Formats: sequence, structure tokens, C-alpha cells
Amino acid sequence: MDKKQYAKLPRAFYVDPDVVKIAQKLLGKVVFTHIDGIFTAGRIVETEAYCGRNDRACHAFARRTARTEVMYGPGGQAYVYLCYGIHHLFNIVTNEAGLADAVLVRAVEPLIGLEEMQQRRGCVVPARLTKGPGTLSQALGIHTRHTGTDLLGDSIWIAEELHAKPFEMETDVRIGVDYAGEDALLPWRFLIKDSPWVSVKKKSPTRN
DNA sequence: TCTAAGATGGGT
DNA sequence: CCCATCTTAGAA
Repeated sequence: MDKKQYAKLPRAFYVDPDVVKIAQKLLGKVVFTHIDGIFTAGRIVETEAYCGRNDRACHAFARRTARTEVMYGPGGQAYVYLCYGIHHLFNIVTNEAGLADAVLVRAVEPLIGLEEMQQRRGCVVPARLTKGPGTLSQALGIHTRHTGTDLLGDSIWIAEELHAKPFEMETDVRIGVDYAGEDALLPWRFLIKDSPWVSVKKKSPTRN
């Protein structure tokens, strides 16, 4: 069995003005976590882009508060948001300081630490281990306390698999952002085609 | 202070 | 379909 090789993504990858392009490029990359002494990894199969300046779905749109402050920092750190009081959603901050963009990681394919992920998740069927933004965070051990974590450190980081297999990309509208009006129609959700690990498809927003 | 709503997920 | 669960933002 040949050992796969990975290269940690450099700061320049994140400090880029085009968050939509970064969301696409993150597909196929691998998230590693070393949290609470447990080492896990998962291949990103689904992302969504959020832009602070022209996208009402973005938490940082027209507001700079304690919660969104991390998004106004330089790219390459984690923004972890607590949704519905229960789910920790893992985002990757992009762009330079002052420009608040982020990519939400919506699903990963589990690669390393399957047993530990299973334990963190409790009793769930293996097929649902990391399928969805809340579940992947739980499986990887990512918590709101990790907001601000530098993705070039040794706690949470993202790497590229060298000689990775090519794949086809699918584009869709983002999930659960109907409140954003017209911006809910932006095609800013990206998926690896035919991956069994992408989150469930829900109804698309409608225009009225 | 008070309150409504939310980038979900799991069960019925 | 239903609802747990609690932080946050914005209003009062």
C-alpha cells in the first residue's frame, strides 16, 4: 500500500480576493485536525462561498461584530459558528484583513480516524459520519472555541494530496439561505460529482 | 434587558 | 413533519 503525500496549503492560498474560486479549489483538499490528542482527516467534497461585501447571506454582510470579527482578519484562520445552539459550523476565512470572506465546509469524506469520529458522533450509521456541516465538525472535533485558529498551525490545517485523482465539479445554490433574498440564488455551492459523502439535497429557493 | 431567529440534524 | 437548544444581533 503506497503512502499518500500531502502538502499543507500556504498562506497565499487563503489571502486571495476571489472567495468563489477558493471555494472551488478547496474541493478535493484534505482537512486535518489534531484536537484533544486525536488525529483525524477528511477530504472536502462540498463547500459554499460567502462574501462579506455583496452577499446578504454572509454573516459579515453590513455588520462587524464580536462574532464576525475573525472574518475581518487575514485569510487562513477558522471561523466556527454555532447554529441553532447545537451545531458547530466550520468555515475557512479568506481574503486580506479588512475584507470579510469565508468558505463553509459542508461535507467531507472521512479518511483518517474513522473509529474516533464514530465515537465523537455517537451512534450513527457510518454513511452519515461527516455528511453535513454540523456533523463533520463534530466528527473532526471542531468547536466554536476553535474560532481564530490559524490553519497553518498544528491543530487544524488543510493540505493538498499530491497526485490526487481528478474529479468533476457540480455547482448549485447554497443551502438554507433563503432569508438572503436574491443572493440566495447565487450559484456558490460546489460539490464533487457523484460523491456519496455530499450532504442531502434540499429544495432550491424560489423566486417570488 | 428582552426576544426572535438561525449557513442543522435526527427522529416520527 | 417536528423540534431540540442557545448564542447573537438588534430592538426597546
